[in-house]
Amino acid sequence: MYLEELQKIVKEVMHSLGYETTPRIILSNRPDLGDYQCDDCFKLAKLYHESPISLGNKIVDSLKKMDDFGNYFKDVSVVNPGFINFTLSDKFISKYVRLMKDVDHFNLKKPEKKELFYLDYGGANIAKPLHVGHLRPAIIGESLKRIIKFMGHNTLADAHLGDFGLQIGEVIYAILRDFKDVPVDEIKFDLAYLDKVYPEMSKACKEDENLQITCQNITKDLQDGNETYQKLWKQICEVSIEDVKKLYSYLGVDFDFWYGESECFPVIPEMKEVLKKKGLVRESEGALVIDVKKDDDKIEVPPFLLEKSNGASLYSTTDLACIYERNERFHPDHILYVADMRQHLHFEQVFRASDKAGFSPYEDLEHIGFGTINGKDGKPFKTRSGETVKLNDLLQEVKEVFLSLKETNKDMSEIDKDKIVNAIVKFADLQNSLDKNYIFDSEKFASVVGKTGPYLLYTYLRINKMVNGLEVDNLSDTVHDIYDRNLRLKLLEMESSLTHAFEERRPHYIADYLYDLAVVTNNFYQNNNLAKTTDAGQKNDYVYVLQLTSKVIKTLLDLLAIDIPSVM
RNA sequence: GUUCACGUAGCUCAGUUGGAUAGAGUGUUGCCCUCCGAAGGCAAAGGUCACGAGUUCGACUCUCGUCGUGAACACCA
Repeated sequence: MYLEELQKIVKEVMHSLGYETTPRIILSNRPDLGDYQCDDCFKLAKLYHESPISLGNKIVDSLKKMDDFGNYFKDVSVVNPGFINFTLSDKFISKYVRLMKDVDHFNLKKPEKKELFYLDYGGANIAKPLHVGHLRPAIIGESLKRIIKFMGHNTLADAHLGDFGLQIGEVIYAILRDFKDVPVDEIKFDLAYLDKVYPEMSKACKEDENLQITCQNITKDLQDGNETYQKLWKQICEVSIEDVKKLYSYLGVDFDFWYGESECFPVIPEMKEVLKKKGLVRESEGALVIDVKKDDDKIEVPPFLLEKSNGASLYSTTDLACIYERNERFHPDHILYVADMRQHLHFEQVFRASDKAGFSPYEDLEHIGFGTINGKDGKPFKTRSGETVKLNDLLQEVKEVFLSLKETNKDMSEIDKDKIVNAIVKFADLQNSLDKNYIFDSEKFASVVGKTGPYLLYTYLRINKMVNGLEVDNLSDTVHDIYDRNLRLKLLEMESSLTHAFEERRPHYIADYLYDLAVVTNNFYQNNNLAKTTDAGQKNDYVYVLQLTSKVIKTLLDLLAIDIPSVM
């Protein structure tokens, strides 16, 4: 909001000088010269055949002649080839800090149109326990959901469990083999069994083509309603979902729907009819496909696979059917898929098929891709014995390391311990940008010093202890010192970090801002001693600013799905 | 082979439609417990932004090429 006001003023001045443009005011990268800057003189120079510096001088002169200059600026200058620097006035800064505290929802702009975002960020495969690979989509998706909601939109979150694909056929094969002599109704197995059998079958099928075909057919029959398979499938779901829900709950990841692929099966025949009527479906090598390639494609985009040659459905079928069904039921404005970027081509095909079929248009569908968590060898992270690392084991390990750091940590409540484990893991993950793979470093995940979740919690608890519950009057227009000024300016940046994170679908902009804010805050109270401040007005302002800071930190931590413990 | 992503300090990473002197954490060295738990603060040191061209007043950022890493390329998810 404050940036818009600045922009408006500069724009008016430019117009009055005959320059038709909407200037871009950005954070200064030379804080020694000003708080914000405008680099538009270079572009205007070309347009109006003037030198950037003379152009800048005119603008600065006009700004300085404004009657209410002091309401906005302490100083405005133009330097070197033509950069305009703005130093904001105490009055202007304070006005917007007050608005942040006084106006509901931090005085953030509401969206012009409230939209519905449907988020799909689970993808847990129910044939086995959750492993480290499920950590990123869960954390990123949950955070995105909270950010989108906070920006004033509606959300629906779907766990989209992988519960009806080939992996289930493989596990069913193994169950029937291992429980050969047991009547189907009496077969009982647990999660550990699934965990043992799934990797084994997965490997065996890759090596043995006949076995793979057998499992494919089991999958097909399961989808067609074979009773024995259905019974076993239901048990697999029960055994597994309990564990899945427990872990997601530990992570504070919450879904509106615990649907799986199986959920959309009833609409598949209907969807196929629609597609056929539109003339989109053709046969290819015994399978049914939809052509989705375009003339300007740089690569050969393979056709979208609607039905396998044995008649079974697969992940592309269910993903499209889900879009079809979600449209009928919810009419979402956007559907976001949080899944690692190896699946990019798959989503490209699904989105094109959806667009062609007239379900959801291409531009409403987004794949939020992210890199994989790798080991030091650059390959997906595995234990020394070559197994995938279970998510629960990772979390327990982080917890143990944390408890070993300080004797007193063991005395904390379980709830607080778990909140800190969450903070460690989530902040470690969310401070990375999405598109890179990252190296899993157990030391990093166990670290509590420096740029970490605990640092943020610690900062929050410290200032809160000082100012919580204190009564304050309104903030004055006086900024008392450089630390005070820096903190107030940093608070104003909350809005742009949110907008940026929302528009780019990247929570790490918030993580980054939060850390910066914490650093500035630490600086503030290291240098401004509240207890020794004798001037009542000054003390009031300090408390005011710290209370607002505390509120901002808490709010943004929540957007990263990080809860604050009672003590540290 | 084709296409995509990535390559920034010893290590792990930020870098907002192209802007001035490229920033953090960690590690190393040296200081600091004054309302608050030092899980903190300050300072020093650390860089040919993989490499080479091009576009531009200006390139870590855009284009092309080279090298390196990872990934995808229909009946797995």
